[in-house]
Amino acid sequence: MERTQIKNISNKEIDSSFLISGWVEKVRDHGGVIFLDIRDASGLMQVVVEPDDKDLFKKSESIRMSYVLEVTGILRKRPKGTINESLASGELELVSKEIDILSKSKPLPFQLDEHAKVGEEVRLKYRYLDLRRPEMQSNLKIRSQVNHIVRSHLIEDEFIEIETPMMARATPEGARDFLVPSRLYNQKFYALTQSPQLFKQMLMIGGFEKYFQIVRCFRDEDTRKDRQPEFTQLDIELSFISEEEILKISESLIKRIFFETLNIEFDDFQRIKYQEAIKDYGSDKPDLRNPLKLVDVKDIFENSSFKVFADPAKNEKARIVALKIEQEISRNKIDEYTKFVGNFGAKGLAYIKVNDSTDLDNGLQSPILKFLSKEEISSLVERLELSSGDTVFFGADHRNVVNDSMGSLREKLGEDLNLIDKEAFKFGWITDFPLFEEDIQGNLSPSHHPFTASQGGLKELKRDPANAVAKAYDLILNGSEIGGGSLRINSLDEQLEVLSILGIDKKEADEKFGFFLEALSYGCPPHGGIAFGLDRLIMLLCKQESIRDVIAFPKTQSATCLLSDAPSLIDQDQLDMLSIKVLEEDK
RNA sequence: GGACCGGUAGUUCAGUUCUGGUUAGAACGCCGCCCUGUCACGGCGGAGGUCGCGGGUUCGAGCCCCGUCCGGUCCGCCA
Repeated sequence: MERTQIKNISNKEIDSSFLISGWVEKVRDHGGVIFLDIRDASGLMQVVVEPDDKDLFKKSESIRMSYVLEVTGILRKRPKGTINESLASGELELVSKEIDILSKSKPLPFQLDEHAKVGEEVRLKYRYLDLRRPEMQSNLKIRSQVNHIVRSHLIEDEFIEIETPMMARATPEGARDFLVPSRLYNQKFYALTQSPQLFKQMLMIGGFEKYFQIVRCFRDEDTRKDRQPEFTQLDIELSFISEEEILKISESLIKRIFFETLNIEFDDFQRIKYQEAIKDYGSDKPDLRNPLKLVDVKDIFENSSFKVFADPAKNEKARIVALKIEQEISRNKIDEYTKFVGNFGAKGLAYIKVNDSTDLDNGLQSPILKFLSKEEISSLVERLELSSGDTVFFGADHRNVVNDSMGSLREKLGEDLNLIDKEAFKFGWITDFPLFEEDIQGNLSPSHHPFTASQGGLKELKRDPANAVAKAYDLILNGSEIGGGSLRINSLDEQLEVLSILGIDKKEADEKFGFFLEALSYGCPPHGGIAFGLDRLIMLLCKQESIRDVIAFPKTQSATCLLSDAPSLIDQDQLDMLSIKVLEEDK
């Protein structure tokens, strides 16, 4: 008899015979009758073992959880009063006639049922067991569905899926590379690609006008809950295209993914210029579900006698913001938040509690009140529209410190005070990024990557690189950056100029990516694209806290695989073949 | 590179500080017996612990101190 998947057993076929196979999820042995819950990839079915067949019954008494069985039996309706409403097959059961034990199982190291909490360490060590849990099955099914939607959507739109090398040459800039030693050329190494950036640009030069790829990327940087050393991008690039068109194409793809997986429809995504995002949220990837906004108050303190505010008020690279909470915050909590902003370089966290907004002389409470003038206080009350019960936090420092610390505090308060609708998906496009980022020392580095075109072109780039605006954009969702892209430089002169601003002269540029610079000089179409972090997107889609829950075999925070114990030591023979000598220990 | 939280039975945890003290507990799981309609079945009984590891303090350490490893969250980093 052929196997039938559990989901395909329907009411219509009562009294006929079926063969099902799967894992024993639960055994309920009542002495005189035994129930076995059998699960396959498609569903769950209750198998009944009745006592009339003595041999079968005896055999069944030895069956334990997680045994793999093949059961032949007659399908019947469950007796009245024994129907399980919470089960798809809850009105049915299979009365066993024959049971084959295909594989026994030791007791599992942890319970798979939804009621048992299990630590991630054990789950990762026995990932193959963890993957049997319905939640993991569902996450990876959705992931497969998303891949499928991406491919159909883009191929219907005449995109071409092209694979690019994973073993490439190391390039300067960007993240640390994972290196692959070359056996044939000792002393030489490949680098695993951090992204197919240059290859996809050369595909445009190669005449493919619409490219995409679902591609693994590698970056040797420390992990986070939404970052691990190998991750998957949906990479897209088009020629003869405008920023507007790329945003439209991306948006329709993302909307289709959410519609076909979760049946949710969205209005057009909100667009926010980078400078606006920083001004309102202190972040270029704000969680738009969070209603809190930063308010600039620098001008109020220009002539202040309070040094902590007065100094930044006079410094053009500094920023002073207020963050108003319409709630009272306890001293304990304020201390916690003070420590929290300290992580981002803030030297303290000034606050004012508004006990009675009608009495500015006695109704406010704060250690900084004695330093503030009446005019300053009433300006604050007016600008922040303070009312009784409010708490206001202040950040005053170099603008980077203020943006990082107060932006993060905004997110944390949103979480702590339950201001965020966990069910909602809030997308946004962040546009008009600066071409370069300036650190506190004033050094420039690419804010996207060094192949990004600027809005002002070569002239403006030469005149004022620090303020050049890029043709670059990010897609954000619920506080995560889930995609980012740009229009690319398609002229050799502009490309060389950007590299030189970054401190890479012509000689080094030729040495490190001369191949690409040469490609630019043989008729390069205007082009641009975007890359989405698929792991992150799917994590959010599946309402998971970590990308590890949407990756079948993820790495830990310290970049190891607990299942296979990678990375591992290598035999001397293998090292010799690669002409590699391993130093005894870290210096 | 740094900060913080955690590591006690197969699993999830309590016990750990203020206050070190005879035999380290619970629940689930596991094993045995009983049970003919359960579905997180039920009842009775039982087994199960290098308290992450190493060192120190002490008459005595799961508990205090130092170091270290592992897991997690974050800062730096991630063009």
